[in-house]
Amino acid sequence: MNDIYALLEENNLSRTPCRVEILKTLSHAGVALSESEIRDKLGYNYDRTTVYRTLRNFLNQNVIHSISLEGGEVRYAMTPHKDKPHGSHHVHFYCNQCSGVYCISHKPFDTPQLPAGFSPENYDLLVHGKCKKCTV
Amino acid sequence: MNDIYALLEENNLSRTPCRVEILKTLSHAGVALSESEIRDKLGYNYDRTTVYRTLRNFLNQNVIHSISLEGGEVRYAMTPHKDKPHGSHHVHFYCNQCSGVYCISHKPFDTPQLPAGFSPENYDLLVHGKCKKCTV
DNA sequence: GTTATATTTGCAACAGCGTTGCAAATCCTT
DNA sequence: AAGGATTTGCAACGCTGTTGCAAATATAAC
Repeated sequence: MNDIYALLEENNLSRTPCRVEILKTLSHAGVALSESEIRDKLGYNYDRTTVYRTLRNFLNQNVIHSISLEGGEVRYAMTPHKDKPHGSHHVHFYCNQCSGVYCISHKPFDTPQLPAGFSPENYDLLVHGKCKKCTV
Repeated sequence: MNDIYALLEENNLSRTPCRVEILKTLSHAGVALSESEIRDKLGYNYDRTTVYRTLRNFLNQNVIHSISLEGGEVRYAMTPHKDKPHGSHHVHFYCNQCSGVYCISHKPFDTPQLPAGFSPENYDLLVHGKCKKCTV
């Protein structure tokens, strides 16, 4: 709870109920959530616009990050502390069965060689498969 | 031209102008295209619905594949021949400057270890950076 | 604690992507 | 050239995300 207040202060964001609740929801979720899932968990007490604006603020400050899935679906999750925005390596896992999205790692991994002329800046790896819970 | 006809036949798709033109456009593009870019290149001679349905057919037959970008944007590109749908490794490159998307490779690459319980099926790597043309 | 200013919220409206239902047009077979 | 099956266009819709503006709330100053 205090860490959420701290997070808001560090990023110069005022402590409003909506912001606090969204951060609480995302940190307890375990998986990445879509905007509608977030709003659902908050009991539809906040307007769609407000949630989107709040998420956008958090994204700008790198408090959260977004994961884009096939078909254009977007999920949001807490950013593991102090991610450097450039030169970053992200691994996410999408479960084909429960469609849950997990943040696996934000640490460097081996990357394939690119053709001459392409200068990489960051890497996003999305792994599809069966997650922990769905593997019986 | 004949290879496009062959591609349609192999996949049991009738040879309609719309299908032929979309495949021609995608094979000559060099980069992945969005639905609106495709329709633009076809001079808005086809309905949005028709283009979407055509793309969906091509996706189902694995004639083309889609790449999902940050913010939910989707681009479409030809599938390099005979991609096996499972156990596949895809590398795509997004240029931060010209926002072009390139298919780099569909061949296996080193992948990071996943936590216990996660069974990977396929890997999609999206690299952000500066592309060939934009590197002066 | 009260006032004033800046920020945040809700509402209404809008834009874009992708889908469905249905009727008209086109394709493939014979 | 005629038949039925497939494809296309149109209208309408749903969902995600955005903007403008007025009301509500937070922050700072007194």
